[in-house]
Amino acid sequence: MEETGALNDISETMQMYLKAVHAVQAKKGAARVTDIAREVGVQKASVTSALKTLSSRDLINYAPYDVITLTDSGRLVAEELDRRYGILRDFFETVLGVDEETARTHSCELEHHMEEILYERLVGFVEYYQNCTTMKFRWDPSIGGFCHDPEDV
Amino acid sequence: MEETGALNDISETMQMYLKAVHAVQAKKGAARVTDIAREVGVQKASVTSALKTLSSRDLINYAPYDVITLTDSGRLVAEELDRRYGILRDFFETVLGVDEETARTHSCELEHHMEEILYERLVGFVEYYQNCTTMKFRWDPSIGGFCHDPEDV
DNA sequence: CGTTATTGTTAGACAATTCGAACTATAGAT
DNA sequence: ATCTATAGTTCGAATTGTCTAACAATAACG
Repeated sequence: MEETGALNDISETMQMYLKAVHAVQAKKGAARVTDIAREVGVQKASVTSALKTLSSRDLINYAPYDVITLTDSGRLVAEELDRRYGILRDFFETVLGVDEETARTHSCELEHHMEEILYERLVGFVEYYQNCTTMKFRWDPSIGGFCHDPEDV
Repeated sequence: MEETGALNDISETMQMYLKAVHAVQAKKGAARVTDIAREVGVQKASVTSALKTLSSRDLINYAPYDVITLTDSGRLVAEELDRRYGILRDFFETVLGVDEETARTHSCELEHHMEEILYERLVGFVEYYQNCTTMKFRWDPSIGGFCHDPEDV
């Protein structure tokens, strides 16, 4: 068991840093301490400390004063987190119909606690939900409850 | 804002202890350190330490060597957690169709990170889902995906 | 080249949570 | 009443993650 990607022995905090590196790297090509600090919302000293931990676990390539990148396993973890984040947002927005901000915040929190089985089920559910036009029911703000989409047949 | 029940400034850890006290109290009438330790899965020393914290926040009634009970606000928090836990389990079991163990584990983890808005939406969704017989679709293990319940009309 | 501004690191402190080991209270049996 | 088993507490110590303040490296400009 446990070949998922080894999220299990990476603390939630370290997962956050990995995601931040990944995000900054995607945006700017390379990550610097300052970017990560802004992204995560901590002081630069905390970033340096976290980077050492991540580096010792071979999740990022780090050398003092140098540019920061993810290792292959680091990227794997970040991508896995992004997947979880994505399905949660999908579910919150399209199925539960909450506003984007709420969806984003909660996805960020919950992604760390979602195992593969749940991810898969959620993917299946959301896909099925989105494809089946005859059974569309969604949150209706005017009545404050779920009901069939009036646009359905 | 934030009149929900003040889960916000109670750490996840302390929330766990509150739930444990609540559970033991429900089962046995009163809670002892040993029970809580078993329930939470920590050493007794950790429990004593946690109880002091909770007591200082007026969430439990605690005196050394004495029986432990929840205060009114402590009970409120515990009940709120139980509500969140309940709807998560409902959702995981009846909608996503995962096994009981998985549902229990995840509900326990996620309950701490679920805000009121999400709780309400989930309640609405699950109720609607369970009541609408014409649109029942659920996880089918044999095909490994969601599909309409064959027992439906 | 040098001086300065920015960026990154180190060191030390603190809060939360846990543990194990040693100690103390309490309760039950004789 | 006393003695022992169980239950509960106290006391360091370790871990994780955060901060601030002081220091060091790099880069940028003239």
